[in-house]
Amino acid sequence: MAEPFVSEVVIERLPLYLRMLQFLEKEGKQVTSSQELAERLGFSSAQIRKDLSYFGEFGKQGTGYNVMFLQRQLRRILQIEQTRDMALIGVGDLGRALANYQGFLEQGFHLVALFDSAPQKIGMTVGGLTVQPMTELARVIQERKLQVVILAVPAQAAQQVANRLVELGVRAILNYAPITLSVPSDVRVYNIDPVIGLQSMAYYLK
Amino acid sequence: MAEPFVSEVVIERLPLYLRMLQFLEKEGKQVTSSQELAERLGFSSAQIRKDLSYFGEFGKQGTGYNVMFLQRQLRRILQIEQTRDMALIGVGDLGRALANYQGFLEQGFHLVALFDSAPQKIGMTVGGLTVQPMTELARVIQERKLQVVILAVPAQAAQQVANRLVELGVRAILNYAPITLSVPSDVRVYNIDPVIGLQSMAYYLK
DNA sequence: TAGATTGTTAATCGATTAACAATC
DNA sequence: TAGATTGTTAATCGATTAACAATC
Repeated sequence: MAEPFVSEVVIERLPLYLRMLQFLEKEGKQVTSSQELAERLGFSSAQIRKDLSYFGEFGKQGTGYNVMFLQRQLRRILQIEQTRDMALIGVGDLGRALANYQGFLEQGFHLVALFDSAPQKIGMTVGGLTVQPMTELARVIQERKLQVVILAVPAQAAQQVANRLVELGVRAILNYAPITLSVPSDVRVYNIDPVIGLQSMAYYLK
Repeated sequence: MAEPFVSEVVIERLPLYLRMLQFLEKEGKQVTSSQELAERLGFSSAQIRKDLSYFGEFGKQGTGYNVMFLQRQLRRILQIEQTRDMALIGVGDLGRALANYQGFLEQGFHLVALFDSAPQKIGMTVGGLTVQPMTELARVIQERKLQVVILAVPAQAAQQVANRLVELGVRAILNYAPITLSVPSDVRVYNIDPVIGLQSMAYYLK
């Protein structure tokens, strides 16, 4: 089942399909259709069928998709069948909220280490984890082979920390710092900046 | 200066241009070019010039763009010259972090009201604001004519609250709940869900 | 002037959708 | 069987980029 190249816009929709399938499962639905998914998600049914078709045939004509089966397939495609360990850097207000967030583990992402550069924060316990100094970063990331890091440090520190993460072999950065990071093309960055969202929505306000 | 229809993908890049211009300003740059912006942002220079061209001519041949001038133009285009008031609904860990975040006000978005449905949270002070009960929501939103709301409630409450916001005339929702909201097409929703980011990045991990 | 960079056009590239044969 | 829905093709639509005249 060799997958062809699939564009990033397609990949970014797959987690939305998965989330909707989980929602439908909770509603008690065992079967769904591209049309139902489309209506709920605000996409077209053709787009959903096309997106899935890059990876295989998961439905039955006349019937639709089995909710649990399609969930499993999406998890396999996204490589999230196994729980992945992550580190979080920056234990400010936001970092603490993230360290306490249950949704990561529920969706297979396990926070296993916290780091901060402020001496007064070292040793604090947040979300069941002890805040470690940045001097421990290299050791922990390498020993635990962490590929995913959540970056919640101030903007002016973010690029420098990102550079270190790249050197340590980190492959995916969930970036909460309000800055465009420069990283090699084999490292993924997903940016979360609420201000960007507010500013783009403001365009549409009268 | 009537603007033609400009697609959403273009609008969503404008805040990134603005953020980069602010960064260049801090570096002391007074002038920049589409090429410099492109390199720093990871876009093509043609794309940047094209995006800006939908709204006017802001550069000088041979020279480039005046950093401050282009900032002002982008703020005008995005309608963020005036500070906008916002409400925040849901004062959990994340809500508290958001209420304390200085970045909103720095970028012209002013949090003026907090709401929560939990009786034990009512009256608490967070980020200088007092948490109000949901029974006050309609009054406050209408009296203060709030168009922008940050939604940080649990997933199972989010759609219901969103429905109320739509009825109250809210035009833009910054949605932190991990759910696809259904709203009329004249209401903007910007979703912030870190799990979606992690799941899409996982696809690229070996 | 010579060099640099814009704004814009036209071509290219890529994503979305309509439509339908296949088939459950 | 009749009705429904998939998977896929081909057409359409839209976004990106290369190229360059204009001009600072």
